[in-house]
Amino acid sequence: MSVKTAHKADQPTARYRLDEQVGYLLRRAQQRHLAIFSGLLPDFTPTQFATLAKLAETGPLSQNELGRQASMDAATIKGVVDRLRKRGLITTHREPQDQRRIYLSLSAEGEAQYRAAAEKAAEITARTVSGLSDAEHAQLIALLKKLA
Amino acid sequence: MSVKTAHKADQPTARYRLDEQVGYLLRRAQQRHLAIFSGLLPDFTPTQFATLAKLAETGPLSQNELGRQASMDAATIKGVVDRLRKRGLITTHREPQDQRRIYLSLSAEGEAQYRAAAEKAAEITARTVSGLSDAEHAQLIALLKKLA
DNA sequence: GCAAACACATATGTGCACCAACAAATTGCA
DNA sequence: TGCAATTTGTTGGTGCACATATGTGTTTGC
Repeated sequence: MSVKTAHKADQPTARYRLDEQVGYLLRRAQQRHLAIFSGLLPDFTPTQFATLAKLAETGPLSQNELGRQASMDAATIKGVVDRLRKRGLITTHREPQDQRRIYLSLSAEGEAQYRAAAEKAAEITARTVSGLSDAEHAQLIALLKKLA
Repeated sequence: MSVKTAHKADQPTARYRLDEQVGYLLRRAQQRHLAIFSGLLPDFTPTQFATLAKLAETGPLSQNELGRQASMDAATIKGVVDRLRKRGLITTHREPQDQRRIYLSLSAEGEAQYRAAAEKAAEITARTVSGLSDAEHAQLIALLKKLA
């Protein structure tokens, strides 16, 4: 394994350059995205919006399942859901067949706010990739999917 | 503005799909990167490592300046530096000509730990992009740079 | 038919990441 | 020269994100 990847580090003075690392660039890209997001949609965080979006896309889900579908662990999704529930955008109910699960749904208000937000979301994506051509945008999506 | 970007949303049933959005995919990619990072380099967070790396790369800097170079705002870099200083990896000194600035340097121990970590960092990057060809890796880097 | 394994939700603690407000030092320009 | 604007660092607050631990309920495998 070290042999196989050694060629990249074998140049005489191939010092570690932070600004060339995927991890660092991913963080920077996210920062930019966040700035655009909160400018256009200040009432939601990206995570909150993702939660609403998944819930709208799939219908009622248990809390953990929703977390998995929106790529959050159990602890994270709990906090997000708590805040959205406090705002009245998500409602919960239990069902007899599994007493552990908490099923989550969008409230009418949640539906409404999500729909309004979703219109701006397209613009957020557009501005985030505004430096890229359509082809480059598509490439980026494909590469990021391949990564994860 | 809405006219210019409308074509993308104008398809009959172009519902918003979370898993196609840059923002969401960036978050997922970072999650994967973090998992790999903390597996290989459990003693540092990516942010801490970035801080050490920049400091090693540039030499002594003021705290805010270091933050800018490593893409963190003043509040964030303070926390990171505080923790690294508590571990004895960073030392500080003031200079007479500007009594506000706190100049930061790597301690000997910080140097040593950074050098050891930097060797693993290459492997972290390699594993993160292990699903990509070298060409794709290069493409991704280029696209992310263009984005930010 | 029951114990072990698993799944679900919760709680706590650490560490980014950003915002807004602040005090002190420095700069710049009127 | 003097004062306003800017820069530097700090603080407090909110919200992810992850690890670890706990308790309760469900499924499984023997």
